[in-house]
Amino acid sequence: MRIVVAMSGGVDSSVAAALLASAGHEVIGLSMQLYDQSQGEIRFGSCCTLDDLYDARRVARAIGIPHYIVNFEQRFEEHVVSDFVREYASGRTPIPCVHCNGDLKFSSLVERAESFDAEAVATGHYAQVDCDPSNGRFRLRRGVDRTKDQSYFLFTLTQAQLARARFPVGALDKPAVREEARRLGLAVAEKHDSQEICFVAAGEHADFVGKRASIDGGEIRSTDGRTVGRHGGVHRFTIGQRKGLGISAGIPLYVVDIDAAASVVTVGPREALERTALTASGVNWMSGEPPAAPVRVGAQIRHRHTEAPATVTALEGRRARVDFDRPQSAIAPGQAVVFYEGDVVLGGGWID
RNA sequence: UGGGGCGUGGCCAAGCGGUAAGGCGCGGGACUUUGGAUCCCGUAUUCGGAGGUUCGAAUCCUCCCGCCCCAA
Repeated sequence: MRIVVAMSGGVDSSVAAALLASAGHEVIGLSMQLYDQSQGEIRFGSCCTLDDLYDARRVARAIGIPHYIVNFEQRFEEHVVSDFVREYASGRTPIPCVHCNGDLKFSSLVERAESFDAEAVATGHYAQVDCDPSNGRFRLRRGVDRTKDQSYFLFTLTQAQLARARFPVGALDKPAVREEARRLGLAVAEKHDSQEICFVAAGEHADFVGKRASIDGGEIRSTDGRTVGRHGGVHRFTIGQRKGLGISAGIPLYVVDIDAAASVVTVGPREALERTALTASGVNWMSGEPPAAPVRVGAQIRHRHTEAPATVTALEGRRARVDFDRPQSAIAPGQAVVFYEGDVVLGGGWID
């Protein structure tokens, strides 16, 4: 089978490519160039940098597969970066990785795969896909290594995309992946795991957004309505944030609410972050259609959040309501809520 | 030179005779393909200064220094 592998230059996608190649598949490595790096002054984070592209190329050569770099600068800007800025400017907390996966890797990259006559697209995600024998539909499942599981970031995938998706490292745990990389002598075997947002340097989100959108400062109020300080723009905050408030109140204060229209940030004690329900929009049901009745699920409201028991009800217009059994802390609009039944992803959406 | 209040770590600040809370900030760590996300640890041998009372004082007394407010 001819398979296109999205190679980021990291260990996971490198091993994914190697595994497929050694399994006898005809593998083609593709790396996405996401931003113009001709001006070295622009400091980006830890993913898809020029060095990463070189790493991907070296790995491809090492395992003997062709490697191409596709220019997705414009698509990246349109689908990922602009959304990131727009979300922060409207007081929400974006999660760019989901857009990068859904709108680039499994959309644009699939188009390229077709031009290569490839039947499948593989990535280095820790997730699994299989076919539900009861109805013939494809299922997305958590990766075997629960500590590295990335199924949360893939909730937007459609049946058509799942049908072509391959996650070679999803059945392995991280140590096994590194071991495989060492065994193959890949130069990226000991490379650090990527972290933080790839296109913004650590701790510079606010500046990044501030340069692309004019956002006014405003008042910081306590939950009882008192004005307790001022802030430099709603894009500097996220629900549940404790640091950076600069307010001393005797007890730790967290951002409880963000009103972008009024430019008001409300802070309160930790307990004020608790919520038992949420609604989500742009919901994608992996099976292709929403469940007819409320479903008992494990709902995950952020990466690194332990799924919590809840009941999901599909609503009109690709929306859904989630009622948790117990209150959850810091449910942030803009983040994704993903529904699990066991290790199977039933669907997910964007928190309102 | 009438009256009143206050001076606690870089900042906000509790304590009001029993041997320095807490928060902010900062430093470090854990976690990590979202979040200036969260979490954990550390951060004043000392309370404006000098005496005194006391077994024992940041806490009581005296004086000094420095702020602030009201009234002239």
